[in-house]
Amino acid sequence: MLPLRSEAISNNNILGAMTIEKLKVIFPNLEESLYDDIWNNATIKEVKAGESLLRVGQTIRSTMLIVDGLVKLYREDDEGKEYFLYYLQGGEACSMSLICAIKHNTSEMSAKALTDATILTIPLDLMNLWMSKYKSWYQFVVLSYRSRFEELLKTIDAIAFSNMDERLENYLNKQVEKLGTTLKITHQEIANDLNSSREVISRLLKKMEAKRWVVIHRNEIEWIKNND
Amino acid sequence: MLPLRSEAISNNNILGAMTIEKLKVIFPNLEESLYDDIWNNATIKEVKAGESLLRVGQTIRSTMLIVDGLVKLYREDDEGKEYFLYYLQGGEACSMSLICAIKHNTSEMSAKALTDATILTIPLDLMNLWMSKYKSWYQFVVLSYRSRFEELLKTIDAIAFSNMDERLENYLNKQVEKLGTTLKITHQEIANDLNSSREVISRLLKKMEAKRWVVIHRNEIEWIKNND
DNA sequence: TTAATCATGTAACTTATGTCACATTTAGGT
DNA sequence: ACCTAAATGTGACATAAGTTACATGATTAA
Repeated sequence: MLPLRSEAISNNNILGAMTIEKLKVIFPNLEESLYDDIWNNATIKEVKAGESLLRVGQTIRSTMLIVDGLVKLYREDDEGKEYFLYYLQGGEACSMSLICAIKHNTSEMSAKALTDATILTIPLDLMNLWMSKYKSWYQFVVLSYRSRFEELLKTIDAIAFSNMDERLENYLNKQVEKLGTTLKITHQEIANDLNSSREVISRLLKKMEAKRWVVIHRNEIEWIKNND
Repeated sequence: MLPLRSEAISNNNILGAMTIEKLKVIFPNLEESLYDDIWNNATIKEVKAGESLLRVGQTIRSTMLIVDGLVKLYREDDEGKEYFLYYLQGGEACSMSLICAIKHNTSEMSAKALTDATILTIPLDLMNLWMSKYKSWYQFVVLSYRSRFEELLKTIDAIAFSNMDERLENYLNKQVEKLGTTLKITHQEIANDLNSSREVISRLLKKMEAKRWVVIHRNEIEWIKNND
């Protein structure tokens, strides 16, 4: 289904094996002793592009910190329809897995690796401990919440106040931001992410092409509008 | 604009003047010393139905805990269009004001008292202190985040996956849950909350009336469908 | 009581989006 | 080079929702 993108921007070979120094670069501004704590308690997990990390309804057993790669967070309804929410990249954490620290709760969203990715998993019970022990961890978690919360509000804006053409533009902008101006994506995949249909997306893309915002190739959309 | 509902369910006269004992009833499961801390640092604010508590873009100066009354949280776009998100009631906290504790940030949503309400405001800098000092406060905050996060996800589901008829049903259910089966509301107000138009809502309500889900009166909708 | 304002009803129409059916193009495997 | 599956193009049509334009009914202030 989902095309593999091992060749895309993010590539954990740049990092090679994980070291505590790299940890400090990717997750800056944490306390020294917290780096040691993470280093001693986290498990490094390498996942392949396309691999599922979390499904709606699944019990969350550990907190996930993204070291490298792009992770796609999306909502699924009962009939398997999807709706794209946002991406997580290196230095970010899965909010759902932070938020579940108190009770062993189930996830409300699904996550999938878009590129090959490196992830640190940390046992949930350490969350509660670190929150009071490390001020920097507490700040990291709260800032993480806040930005995800804002993402969701923006998503609501887009669906509630905008038509499909604006939503598509907004969607493509988000992709370009993370993946560069040349997007390896099919119209069908976009339609799935926006809970629309392929024909509609194709139609709108044609219009965008006429306005010289994009160039359409097979399996690829090139963003040429310069929005500054 | 917004009709006053001083006569509605929630009524702070039941409480009379605030005492530390009432605090313990409304916000259960906190540490004893935290109740003292709240009592000594919070300011009690009485707001009238219809009063605005927070606007998009406004700088948040304090954390708000709802003691009594119903507070409506909604999103506004640049042209003043609104979209209803959820209600907060006694014992709950405004997530936005919790989340802003680290940086003195601006609010991403608007809040308005739907009924007369009693609110505790607490200086922001105490948030950071209490988070590490009181385990119960930390849990309260995290659980609060989680439930708001879930509300937003449900809202996204509704807009992304449902047609207006289902969204209206869902909306009315939320109202009935908080306000009882007799809703003092106009079609226009519903339309505003769902970012739709009055005619559409009237049309759909008529259909619901034909299905014996509601009885429509002037300024009032009676929910008669028993959904168990 | 009357006028004015507000809430609701309703028909006709427009528009955005989704759906169906089928044609055309392209890349990849044999 | 050929065949096949996947991706895209396109027109016709269906439907949900928004819009316009009034009519009617109900409440309130004068």
